[in-house]
Amino acid sequence: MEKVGTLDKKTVISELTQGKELANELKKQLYPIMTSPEACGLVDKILSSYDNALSLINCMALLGNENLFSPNSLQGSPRSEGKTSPRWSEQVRVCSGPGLDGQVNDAYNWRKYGQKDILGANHPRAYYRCTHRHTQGCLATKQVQKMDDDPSIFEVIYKGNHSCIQQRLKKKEEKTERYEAGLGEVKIQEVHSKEESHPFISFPSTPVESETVEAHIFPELLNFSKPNYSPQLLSPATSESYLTQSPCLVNDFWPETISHSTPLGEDLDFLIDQEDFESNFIDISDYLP
DNA sequence: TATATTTGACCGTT
DNA sequence: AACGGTCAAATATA
Repeated sequence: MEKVGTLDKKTVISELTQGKELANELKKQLYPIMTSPEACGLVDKILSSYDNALSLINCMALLGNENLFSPNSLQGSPRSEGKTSPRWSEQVRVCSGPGLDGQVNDAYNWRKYGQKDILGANHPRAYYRCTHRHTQGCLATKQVQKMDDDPSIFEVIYKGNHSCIQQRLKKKEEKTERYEAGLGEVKIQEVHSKEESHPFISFPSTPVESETVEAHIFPELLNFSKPNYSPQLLSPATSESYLTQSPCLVNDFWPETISHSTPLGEDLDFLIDQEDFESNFIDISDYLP
């Protein structure tokens, strides 16, 4: 990776993402023995700091405020959207093992329809389509493949947006997703997300029903353009605060929840705790032009 | 019985 | 012809 003069944005994001991951791991390890609420709050604050930092970077990218980083750090150019369906990828780490028979899922129902050995790759690629393809004509698909260099990380390539209406997955009852290569049921944890046109905008694996991929990339823009937009999901403090929340909150069908991969693998969907929600925000208005 | 997965065949692109 | 993506019949599972 090139470094020209100033900070390299990719490196910064990579470091922050890794820090967030490690903090998550720490929380996972400490959770059973953490008794004081202060300790719990501390870990949560660490996590939210990483979220805030990543969100700030994303916001700067959105606003064209790239001068903090080297010009070469922004790879790829905006692709003409044309008629091609949106496509983006996510890298997720597998957290398997005893006690972690967590649910894997990105809150959508997928059906596997194929698997292929890929030339030059150590692991096969699995193909999934939305379960509701035939019933609702939903054309969303995804491909899942183990990374060559780290088999504990899967690359998930999503193609197309869901046009279906999915039933809300129920805690502990939802169907688990089985990944290939003998891993059976695993829990996944997002490591890194990217999209062709906007490689540094972190994507949620959260479902965004009937929204375009731009809503994934620019949820805040959608927010600004939708006056009646899920008011209960917004911090009462400031609308800008919303920018600091990593998971995409654009969700017309499950307005009371957001999807999230929790460290304990308990549930994928959780009710937003108003207190947590507010405490995790920072006011970034000072950083905006 | 209904739904999901497996896996070889098929097809379009390069 | 090789490759990647999809189809669909056979099989497995709930």
